[in-house]
Amino acid sequence: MGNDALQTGPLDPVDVLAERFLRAIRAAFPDLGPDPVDPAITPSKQPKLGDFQCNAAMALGKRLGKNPREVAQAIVQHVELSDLCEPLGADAIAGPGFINLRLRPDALSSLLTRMDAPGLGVPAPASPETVVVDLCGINLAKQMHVGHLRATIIGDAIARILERLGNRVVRQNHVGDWGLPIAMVVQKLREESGAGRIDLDRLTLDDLDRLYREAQRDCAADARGLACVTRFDLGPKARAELEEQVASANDAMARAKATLVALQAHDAQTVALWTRITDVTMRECLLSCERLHANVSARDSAGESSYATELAPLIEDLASRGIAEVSEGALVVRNEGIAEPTLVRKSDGGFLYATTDLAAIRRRVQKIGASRVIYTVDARQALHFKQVFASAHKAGFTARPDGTNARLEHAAFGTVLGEDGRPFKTRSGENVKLASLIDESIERATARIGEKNADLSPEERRTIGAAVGVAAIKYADLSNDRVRDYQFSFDRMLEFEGNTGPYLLYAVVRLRSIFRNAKQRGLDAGWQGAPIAIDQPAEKNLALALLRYPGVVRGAGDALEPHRVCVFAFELATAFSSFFDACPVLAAPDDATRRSRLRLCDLTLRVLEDALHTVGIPTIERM
RNA sequence: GUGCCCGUAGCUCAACUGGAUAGAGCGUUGGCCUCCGAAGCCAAAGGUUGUGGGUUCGACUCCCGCCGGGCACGCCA
Repeated sequence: MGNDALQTGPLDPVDVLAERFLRAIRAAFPDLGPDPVDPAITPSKQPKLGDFQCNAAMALGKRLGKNPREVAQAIVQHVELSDLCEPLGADAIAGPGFINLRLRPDALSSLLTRMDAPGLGVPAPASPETVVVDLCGINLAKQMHVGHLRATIIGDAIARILERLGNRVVRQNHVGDWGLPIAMVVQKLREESGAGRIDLDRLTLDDLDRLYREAQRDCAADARGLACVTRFDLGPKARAELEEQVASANDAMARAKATLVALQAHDAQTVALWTRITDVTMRECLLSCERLHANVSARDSAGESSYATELAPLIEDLASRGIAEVSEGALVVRNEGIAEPTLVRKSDGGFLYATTDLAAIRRRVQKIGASRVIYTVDARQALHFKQVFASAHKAGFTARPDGTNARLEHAAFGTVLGEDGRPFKTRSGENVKLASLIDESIERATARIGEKNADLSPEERRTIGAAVGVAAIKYADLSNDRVRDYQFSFDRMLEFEGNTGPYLLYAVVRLRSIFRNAKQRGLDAGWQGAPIAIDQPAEKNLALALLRYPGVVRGAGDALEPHRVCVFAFELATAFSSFFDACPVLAAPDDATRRSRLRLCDLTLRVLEDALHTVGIPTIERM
């Protein structure tokens, strides 16, 4: 047989073939020198042509000044594939020099057998990295909305993928819990509770959300309006009204600023209010994270307040080292190639968003030890991060003990659009609360579950509905390319047909059902460790799909693209469905085939669940 | 004004980082349940990848110019 070579080394056929072809190319063209050679192995798009192909001959032909078909011929003569591929026939070399390859069933079987291990073929990294993922982005006194949905679940999926690849991942929820806007709410809450209009003990996030907006409004002075009234002489009444408004706003702003000072000075009563706001906000927001099965908890939170005392010394340091300079009264960092300077201190001495982000980078690289920091934040902040990253680098905050620099990456995501193609809002034009979004999806899913399966108890229906509703939202979001805007549609994502979260859960449920039935009929013994036979076309398709898994996770981690794992899960589920239709498992023609297929089903179930769990979608037993 | 992102089947989206005849799902049309969950499977129809150039053996992918849509651009976060 000669499959010994497949017992060790890489498991992904692309990697195995790459090794073989690299060796062959070196042997066929010894004078290539030390320059890197790309064996260019890819899965074939068209099954008619083969399972995999080698595209190296074209590039090599050019590099060597030779006819690429002759190059392909030379490669084929040197490559050792007898244990792996069907013999290369006369038609193996096609077109300009493609080499088409078809895996042998016993090779597939060997690779699958090795994949059938706890790690499912995903290799441990040579050197695990410490990666910080900045995700979620909760703001005090504000409800989470659709924007947070993406920041939370994409960030969590990226974190899970990197964890799955064996890295140490530290999640950081950069909570907006500091600064003037927060002081405005604290002051507003002080006034409202003082007047007996709010009961601090029964405070909810909805209350705070309302106070936040009221405080914003109270402090917004329309000085320009007043100037207009004066200029166009619109009469004493309009003038008096506006003057009063401006005076009241100025007054509210002054009180808020005083509160900010009190907060920064650790005034006990002010801090108590702030703590109350923090507790209420975090409790409700972290509950939403939990409902979304996003792995974000209190210990991942690193609020802006935690950097407060670092900012002044940090800015002094930047100024004294000449990294930052004064411009129009403010302090800025200028970076080559970026026209807009990064403001790090306002002319009134206050600090900004970018200041805190610089402190965060310094802590993440130097204290937490990150070699990679990933920001799952809205694409609209691209310029901000470009500026902050460049400034952090210039300031030396990305320097690691080993002399390298930490990589800073903005994993930008697009906007959630409604079915009208415009940003997703309620009918009245407000942001959609994340909590109500989850509620509605679960409600709809629960109703559908009841229609589809009347046998379920009310309790089962609730738990299944919750799982399906959340899977629908998450899969709809995560299966799209991160940077693009995408259209949110309950109807589409909860459709139980086609490329949806529910479909994938259904595939899991059917697989589980096979094993329940096997047990019932006394057929569930003897398949563990049984030889895997790849015979039928549907079995081969399933095998090829399974073997792609390690490469998919790796690629998703490199590109920070969870949708690759989603697309894979869908393709695996589809391959399984076809197999399920074409190849009887429990009613297989003989014992050996049944055992082989049971083992294949078991592997499929584990890989499918692993893929879904890797993007943060929990699976269920039945539905 | 400057810069960034996006234009792929009627609709919603992929395309493994430059590979062969651009793939799925929904919808449309036609098949498949006395058989492991039909929430499924099989098949058909549907395309000048916004547009015009360029780079090369080869372009949805890279470069340049237009058209159309979105976003961001010093004292908010």
